Amino acid sequence: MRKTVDYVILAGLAHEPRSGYDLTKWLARVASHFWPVGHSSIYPALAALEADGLVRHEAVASEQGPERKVYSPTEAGYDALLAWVNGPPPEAQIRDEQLVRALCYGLLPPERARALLAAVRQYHAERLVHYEELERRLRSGDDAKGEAHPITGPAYTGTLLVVRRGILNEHSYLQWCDEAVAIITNRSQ
Amino acid sequence: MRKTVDYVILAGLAHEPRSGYDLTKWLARVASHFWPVGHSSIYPALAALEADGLVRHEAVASEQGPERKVYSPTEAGYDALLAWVNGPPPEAQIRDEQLVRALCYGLLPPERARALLAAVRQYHAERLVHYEELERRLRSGDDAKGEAHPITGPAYTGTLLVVRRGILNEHSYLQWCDEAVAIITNRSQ
DNA sequence: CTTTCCATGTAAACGGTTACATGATTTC
DNA sequence: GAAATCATGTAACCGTTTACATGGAAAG
Repeated sequence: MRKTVDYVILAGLAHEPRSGYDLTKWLARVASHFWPVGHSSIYPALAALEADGLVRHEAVASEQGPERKVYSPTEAGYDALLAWVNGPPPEAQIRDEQLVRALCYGLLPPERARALLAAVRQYHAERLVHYEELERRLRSGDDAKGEAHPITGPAYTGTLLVVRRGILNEHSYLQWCDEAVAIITNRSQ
Repeated sequence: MRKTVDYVILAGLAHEPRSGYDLTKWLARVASHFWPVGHSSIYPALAALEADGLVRHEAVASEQGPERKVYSPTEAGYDALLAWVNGPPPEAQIRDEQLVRALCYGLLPPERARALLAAVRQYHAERLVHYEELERRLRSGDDAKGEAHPITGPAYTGTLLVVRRGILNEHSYLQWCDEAVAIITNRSQ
């Protein structure tokens, strides 16, 4: 039984062959809002995937720095990915520590709760800018170095989808922050 | 260093004294969309909190079934909770396996991707109904058995806030599903 | 020559989930 | 008397995160 991180990696490699290093950075940019992965998970997972014949690598000299292992999915890896994607949709598992705190905002002085919410709001406003920038780059093709038709390439569709999710999520979070301030203000009167 | 589940529990007990069993069920209802906790985490955590003097329990005979341990936060527990809530806001950590699959929707036949999205949409539509029902009950006071003024009670403010987050999140997820269908349809032409 | 970035890995610690385990009471 | 619900716990497993570890190349 493979774990989700394996499919995150396969999805990244299906998008474009990459080294573990590049994969880590790309995932941090486009996937950290729904499946964060650190490099210490990537390297062992790549080795395991290779041992099972789902990816293969090619050693490539780096422009700067040591030699890189550039991985691509094998046909078996591609098949495994598609089979998994076609499987039954799992339940979304969200862990948001900020909401655990929000559960206690009623216990705080209203002005303090509003101050905390302002910080939360700013954080999500910054995230929104990040995803909007990603979407702009994606649509303009800056992000697609090797592709002939980046905006129609099948891999970019997936990236656009998850970036759009990031944007809509941050929008709704900002909306919630505003609502929360209103609720707290109303109740303190 | 306490873990987040400790504060989830303290928040639940600050809301109302409960047994581990009741806490588990209440958290499943109002907190599972941002911090899922199983009973096998609850009981050891309660014991640890009690050993550290942050909660205390009182044995109460149950109407049906064995004796119950009803926990309440101590003053130290209440202080620890407030100190933590006042601390710096952590980053939201979301894990949504559905989005990992969405990353690959460009690799599927468009009609298949749309079918998968329809299932995802239905799931979130059901979640939305659940949270809307919770909000209705909360605002009507059905959920507040012991409180004199449920809707103005400080504990209910927090519950309302997190339920509202659930609602806004599901709204934005439904919106994303519709957008995703449109994106996939456009690209397949 | 020191810092920064590139690049790849390992190992221990931590936390959560799943499965195991027990037993009382009520309902069918 | 069988099943379901109430009620509390333990233990093994699994996956992630954090810290440790190494070293080459470029820039200042």
